Amino acid sequence: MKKKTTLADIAKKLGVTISTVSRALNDHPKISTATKKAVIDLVDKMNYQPNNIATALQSGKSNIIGVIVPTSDRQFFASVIRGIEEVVRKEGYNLIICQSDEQTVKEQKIIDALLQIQVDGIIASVAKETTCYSYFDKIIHQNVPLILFDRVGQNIDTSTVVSNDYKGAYDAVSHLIEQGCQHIAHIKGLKHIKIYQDRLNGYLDALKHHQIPVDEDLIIESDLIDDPDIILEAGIKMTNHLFMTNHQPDGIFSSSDFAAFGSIEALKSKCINIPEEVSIIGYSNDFSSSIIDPGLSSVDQHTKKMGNSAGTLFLDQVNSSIGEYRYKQVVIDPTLIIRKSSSPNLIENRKAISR
Amino acid sequence: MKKKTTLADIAKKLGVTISTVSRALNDHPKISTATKKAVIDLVDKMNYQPNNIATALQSGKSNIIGVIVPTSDRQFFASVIRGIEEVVRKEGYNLIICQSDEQTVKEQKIIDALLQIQVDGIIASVAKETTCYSYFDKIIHQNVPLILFDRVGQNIDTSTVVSNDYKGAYDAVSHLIEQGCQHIAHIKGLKHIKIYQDRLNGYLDALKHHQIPVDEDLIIESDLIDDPDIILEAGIKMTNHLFMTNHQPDGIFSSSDFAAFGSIEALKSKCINIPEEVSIIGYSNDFSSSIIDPGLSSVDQHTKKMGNSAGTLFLDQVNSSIGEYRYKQVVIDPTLIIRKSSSPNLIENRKAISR
DNA sequence: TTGAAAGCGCTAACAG
DNA sequence: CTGTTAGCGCTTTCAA
Repeated sequence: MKKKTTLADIAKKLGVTISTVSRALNDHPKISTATKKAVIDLVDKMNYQPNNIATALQSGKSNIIGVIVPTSDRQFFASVIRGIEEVVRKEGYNLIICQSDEQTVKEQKIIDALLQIQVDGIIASVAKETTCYSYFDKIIHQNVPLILFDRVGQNIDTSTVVSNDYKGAYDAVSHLIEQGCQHIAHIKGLKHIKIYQDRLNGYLDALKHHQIPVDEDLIIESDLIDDPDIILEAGIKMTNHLFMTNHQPDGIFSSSDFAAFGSIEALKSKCINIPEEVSIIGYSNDFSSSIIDPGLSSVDQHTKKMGNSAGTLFLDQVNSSIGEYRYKQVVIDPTLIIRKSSSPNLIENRKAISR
Repeated sequence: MKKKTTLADIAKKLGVTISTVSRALNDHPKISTATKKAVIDLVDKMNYQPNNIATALQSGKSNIIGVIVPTSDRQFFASVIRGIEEVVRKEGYNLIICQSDEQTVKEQKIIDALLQIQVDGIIASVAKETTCYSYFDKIIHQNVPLILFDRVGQNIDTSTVVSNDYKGAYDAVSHLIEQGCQHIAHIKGLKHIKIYQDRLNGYLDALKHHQIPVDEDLIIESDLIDDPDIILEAGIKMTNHLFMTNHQPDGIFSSSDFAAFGSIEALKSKCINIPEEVSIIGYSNDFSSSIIDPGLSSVDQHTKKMGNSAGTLFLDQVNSSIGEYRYKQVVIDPTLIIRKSSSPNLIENRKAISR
């Protein structure tokens, strides 16, 4: 059980003061190369590890960024996190990953905890439950940089990274129309969440611009935020429901890949051909989209790039002199990945996926 | 730009000393309820946030656990991480997630960084490149609890959580044999990694116990640690290769779900029926296993439970008085999830999956 | 080129 | 019940 060596230990052994050792290690110009060398040698020998906590206390910087996600085990968030890490680690930051489980209460607890830890910044995607953002304002008021991504709050004044959900939906639906679909259903998410609202608008506008009337019966709302298995089940149910009426759709644009998987399963068991009779497009380009048969067309959101941007925004903000910084809004254009589920003539080509 | 309020600020305002305030906040028994109340009130009013770093420096505890994974955006690791978090957050610990990208050099840098941050413990799964574990010994020597999971080192004396890979493989192959397979191929991983070695042994023993001769030509090694897309491609190639020889298998046991997806794709394009002509079983029970057609039988490793165990082991160790603690080895039995790819008579039942 | 000393924000032993 | 004091490990003026 050996205690950790501190600057004091090695100072004593060397017969100099702590400050000298500290300076030697920080490569201070006015320290003789002789003592520098002596210090470095001893540091190795005694297996000295600088105590970051002491430095953090002293400098007020922890070099830690808090990341809050609804859940870390979804491909989407996992990939964004990876993107953040890629850019911030280079500047010496570490990430603390926290999960809100979509609950406002947990989210608030996490924020308090992170502020207490003295994180240098917070990058977050808000929980589906959350409708009031005063807790996020709290972060800003404490002068801690806050970057929001994907699910951003309505009226928070801070930097954000979002995907262009309107465009993603618009492109997807336009593609369906070009394939000849005239009755396109839409599985939409909770309306108070902006990304789902944007996708709905993209859907509506695409119809409008192609002079296709909107049929309210073809728009179904669902809580798309849940375990993949559960959303898939819901997708099956909704699809069955759609095909029980007499306005049967010939295309489905789903705001969730998992719901779309359910649609495919439901149609297959009804022996309805995809895409000949019904075309389907999902959202997020989950790995399974390329696995399922037929391959599911989907909107790729470039998640890692979102993470990169969020990280970069954070670095911009901390590295800019105070008062100088202006919040930035980054919008990333998604890409429609076309697979068999929406394109009868496509020779299935897995290499089309760039992930 | 308001500075953070400290104990000193609120002490001054109240005309008492810092210690009084500190004690009031920690609910010290010998502080008058009057002053306690006064303190609490002011704390709210001044928006005081205790500075954990100062406490950490003072107590020597950071309440941070470092987690090292090869990559955080794989379902397997994401799920383990979630499992760890579930148990440790209750005791006030935060996780710092770091990715080695399978590289020994990065792994070592991360370890140094974590030790410097003064983490209270490290939970890790080692990079595929790593063959020498002296860096992990370094952690132990610094008296920092180290828990290894899944990919554990060969000769490190510490607590570990692993899946019973031998049993997983044995059960899978036995199942194939029971289904009538006589020529079972195996796609195995890098041999220096224990989990793959164990799965190979399980495969071999299952054959032996059923008096089936081993055919070396049916065993193919592949680097199963890579991007899912790449492994899938490799799976296609290996399968095509297998079916070019004159010992064609009637069953495939793959150490990776992704390679198995490739096998399915390859066989489908050859119009070979699964499972009638060839049965297939994968490993890890990835979400896509239930999506692909036919559903892929796979070995579920109970990843979240692995994370729970790792977290619990850590807590056990830090909470036990020093010198008292004995390392523990936890082995989690995996479960074979049977789907259509190995079972002609199965009515596909997605609800069989427990995840 | 180095030393002495103050202080980052907090806790805790000791004293009243 | 509350104040005084020392100290966690390090950085950084100010002196020498």
